[in-house]
Amino acid sequence: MNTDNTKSQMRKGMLEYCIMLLLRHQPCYANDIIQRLHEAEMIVMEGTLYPLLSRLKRDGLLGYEWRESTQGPPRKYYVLTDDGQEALRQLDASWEEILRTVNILKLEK
Amino acid sequence: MNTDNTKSQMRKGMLEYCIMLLLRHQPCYANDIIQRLHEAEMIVMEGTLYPLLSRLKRDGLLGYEWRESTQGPPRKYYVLTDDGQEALRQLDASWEEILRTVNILKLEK
DNA sequence: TATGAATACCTTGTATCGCAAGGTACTTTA
DNA sequence: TAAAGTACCTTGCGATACAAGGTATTCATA
Repeated sequence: MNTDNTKSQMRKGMLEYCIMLLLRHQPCYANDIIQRLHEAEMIVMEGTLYPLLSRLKRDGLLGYEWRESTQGPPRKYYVLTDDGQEALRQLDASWEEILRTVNILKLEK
Repeated sequence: MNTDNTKSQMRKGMLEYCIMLLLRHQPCYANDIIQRLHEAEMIVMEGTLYPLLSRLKRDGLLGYEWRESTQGPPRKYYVLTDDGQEALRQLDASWEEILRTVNILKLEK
């Protein structure tokens, strides 16, 4: 069995939730997100993150602003929009539902 | 935003885990699984379940045996193999990891 | 006996997503 | 001025959930 693949599949969709949780309180640019997720024990690849951010932007859940860096090129800082806040609430509900399901199944028999 | 799609995405991979949890203690056939998952507040489509069961069988994580039904055609009862038990332990670990990540992110700031 | 409904299994086609690999552009440093 | 570092993005691939549609067996009933 390919455990890595299963873990990868398990995280599908979860990533979106985790990133929006991250952006709840402060704007971040890509490397911030990668690092903070890493600290939370979740590995994200650039090739995963950038398309995801673009999609959330396109869907109106995220906005961004350019900020100069003290070192290197400018950075895109993403923020949650109002629609994003609302979507996050729905994701919270979905997460609770999954949590409930797994707990029910784990406790059975 | 398409909430249904997000929920669907969130469940990718989770389904595999949930089904193996279900089969831990007793053999089930497809409709059993659909019904028991429904009771645990998770909806699964036939078109999702059958290919998934076939794949887990092909990977050696599940086995099955035919059993007569008192009513209707015979049923394929799936069971966890030893490899399946081992894989389930790894999935438990992956699940704990995701749980930890989400909790960390939810508690931040 | 024949036929229709119910049950159970499976396949195909589509959309979406994570990921590896590769690419572009700007900034700093040697 | 060239090389290294930083930041952003795209392409191609494999995997998966789902809707829709299909096959086969059993049972009830006309």
